[in-house]
Amino acid sequence: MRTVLIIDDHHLIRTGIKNLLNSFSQELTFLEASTLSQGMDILARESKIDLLLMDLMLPDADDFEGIKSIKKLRPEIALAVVSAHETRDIIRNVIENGADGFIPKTADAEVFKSAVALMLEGEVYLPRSYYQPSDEPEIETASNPIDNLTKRQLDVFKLMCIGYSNKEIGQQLELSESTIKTHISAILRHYRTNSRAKAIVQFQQLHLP
Amino acid sequence: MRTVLIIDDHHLIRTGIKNLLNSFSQELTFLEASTLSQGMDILARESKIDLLLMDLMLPDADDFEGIKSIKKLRPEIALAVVSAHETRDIIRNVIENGADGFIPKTADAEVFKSAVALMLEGEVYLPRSYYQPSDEPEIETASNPIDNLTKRQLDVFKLMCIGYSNKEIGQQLELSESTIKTHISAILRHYRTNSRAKAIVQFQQLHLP
DNA sequence: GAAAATTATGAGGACGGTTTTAATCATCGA
DNA sequence: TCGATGATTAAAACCGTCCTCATAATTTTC
Repeated sequence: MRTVLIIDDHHLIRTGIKNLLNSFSQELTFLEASTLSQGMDILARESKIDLLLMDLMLPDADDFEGIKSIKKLRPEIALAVVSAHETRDIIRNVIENGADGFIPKTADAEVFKSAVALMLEGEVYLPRSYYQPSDEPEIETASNPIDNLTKRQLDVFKLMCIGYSNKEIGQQLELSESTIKTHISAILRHYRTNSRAKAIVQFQQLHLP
Repeated sequence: MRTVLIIDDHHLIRTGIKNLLNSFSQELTFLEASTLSQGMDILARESKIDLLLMDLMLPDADDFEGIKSIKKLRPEIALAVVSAHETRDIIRNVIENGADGFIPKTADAEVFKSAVALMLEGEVYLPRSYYQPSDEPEIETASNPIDNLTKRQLDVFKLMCIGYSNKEIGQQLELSESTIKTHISAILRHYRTNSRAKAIVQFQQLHLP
């Protein structure tokens, strides 16, 4: 008997996953949480958990930080993110933060079952779209999301991405507006754009840590 | 025997809904579509459909326009939107565009079942949150999302929200940059802010039509 | 110790946002 | 049908913010 913990704030998703997996194996029991903190409580309390399926964008979570803190608490549990957002950057971040798999919510039943079966065996599952980038074969190599940004640039970037002006960012970080401009220029150059609006839109769905 | 058509691009949601409703009544059969156009095909073909449950933000749909066109084709079918976004403004828009109900994806099983039962009887269901605005009793009245924007303002707003500059919006819509500025000013005034970055961030998660 | 990161400034141009004014068009109620 | 009302388009003037670039001092990191 294996135990699966599902962390998702949507009741429908939780029951959807349960029913789907029940139809594939009677050997599963389920625990459910609708927030990260509920999930952490369960993880601290329940010793026997074999697989954790979690959403990104939980109401109380810092997404990638959530993955990190779970893996810190219980590194032995296989952790898969089940998410509606399946860009390569998000998937890469999910994995780099310690997850063992990524299942798109759009995955059909058979794929979903196989992926879960794999992960229960300690394997890793990533969707085809991660290995086969849609159109061009790797033009990027530099225009990545969070990585390659320095610590300070990330600080600035996060505040920019929640709509702060340069002045506001400067006040928040106790730096001069000039310094913020320097950082913003570096960030935009890094992402190969020259408008903060485009940068925000490009990376807003990542819900940065 | 009643027939329910489910339009949602997430397999998990579709099976979640089916299993949930099956546990409440054996008298239901289901049809499924993952896009609006698939759904429209089924609606044109199948005469006996009693209830339609649809997501907002379908890959090929203009959200509220989708509701309208369905109701135009088959006004007699009860239509409920099942969505993760449950602000009062969205719910109001859903209803004003012809839907008969709105079920939050976060609704728990009992609520979901009762809501569907109600709607199968020709009634209307709206979540409590629509009647009981969370905190303050109507401070707003003006800072709404999509509504109250004129058609043209919406055109401009959408392009702004995907990162376009004023110049680019003007080229896209074949209008002068001056005109775009006029519209942008009106939009920002409407949302009580004075920076496009803040407007983008505030409303990016709505996935506008 | 060299290389990279962080902080900062100033100049200059591009862009964004407000306000005012105004012409045209559609719609709706009286 | 007329007149009011609001939507749409546009321009100009004005100022603030954004963004780049060059430069440079200081600190961190390896």
